[in-house]
Amino acid sequence: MEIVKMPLGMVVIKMLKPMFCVLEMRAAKQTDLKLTMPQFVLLFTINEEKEEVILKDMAEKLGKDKSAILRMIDLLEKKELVRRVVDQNDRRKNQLMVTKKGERLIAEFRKIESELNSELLEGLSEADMETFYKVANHIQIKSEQLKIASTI
Amino acid sequence: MEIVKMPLGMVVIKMLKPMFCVLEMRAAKQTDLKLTMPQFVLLFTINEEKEEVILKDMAEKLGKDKSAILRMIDLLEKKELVRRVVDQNDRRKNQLMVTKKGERLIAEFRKIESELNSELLEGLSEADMETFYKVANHIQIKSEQLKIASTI
DNA sequence: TTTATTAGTTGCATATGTCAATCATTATTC
DNA sequence: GAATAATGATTGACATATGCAACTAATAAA
Repeated sequence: MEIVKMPLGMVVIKMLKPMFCVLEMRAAKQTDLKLTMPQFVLLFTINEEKEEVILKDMAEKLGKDKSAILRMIDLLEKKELVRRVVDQNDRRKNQLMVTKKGERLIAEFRKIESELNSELLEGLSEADMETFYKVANHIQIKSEQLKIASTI
Repeated sequence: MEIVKMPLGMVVIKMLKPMFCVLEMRAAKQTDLKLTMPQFVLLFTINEEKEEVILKDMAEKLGKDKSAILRMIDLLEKKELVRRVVDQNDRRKNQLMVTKKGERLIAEFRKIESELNSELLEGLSEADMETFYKVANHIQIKSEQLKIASTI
């Protein structure tokens, strides 16, 4: 398998590209609202947080400039997927909340994704997938450590 | 491990983000030329081809519009990493060639990447990584099949 | 030799992204 | 308690990224 000679990042990008392509096509068919990938990732990440989140948190978490996040939130708010709510304890902050509509969209997307996954993973064992997730998780954690270390 | 509940795409994105962040920081330190990720992926993909490649091929392969690729090639050409050469058999076509400078950049990047990889993969077994690559490859191939199937 | 197809290009619109400057609010310090 | 600093959000300027539609030049098909 010559694939092993390819840089890890490239391997993953090459996997992700056609996968997201199919995902986008299917999502476009079933939902009228069309989100770009960065928008969806932002929406998903806000939703995922258990604590209150503000713009600054998302900028840090996604590794982008605040203004980039701000403009995406503008778009998400225009589509009624996210709301800004002023924090009454600190009026500089806007808490970001996913609306019911946003939650429905995420649920819909998750369904499409899980259907796609079962097609994509056909032929792979449970054990293989556990290993895959383990490796992905490992790389994520290590990368974050390195990122923090080199930022200091 | 609750991570398994996350959509596969999200898991991979979450792995890729900090990894690329570190990669970019290190690459920026060692090379004066700064490429964006899409530019680098394009450069790498042109380089990877064994046969002659033209703009149209890259647009198809990367799943983007011809004009998007065209403008990136403009940028890569301006940076002297890629050259267009008119195909003498069919003068509509421009063959894309990676320059020596481009090749050096790729080699440099590969080195940085492989160093990073050995840090990131520390603690994972060979067998784990083989499984990871196998799964990634499997997903890529299946996705491409689905993509083609749904395009027809 | 018309006509159709193909590869590349251009204009336009939107999205994404960084940086620097600014505004309002809250914390700190003297 | 008033001046100053720090924080969070916003804006403007600018470059890149991306898709769509219209167009040009070259080649293939009729």
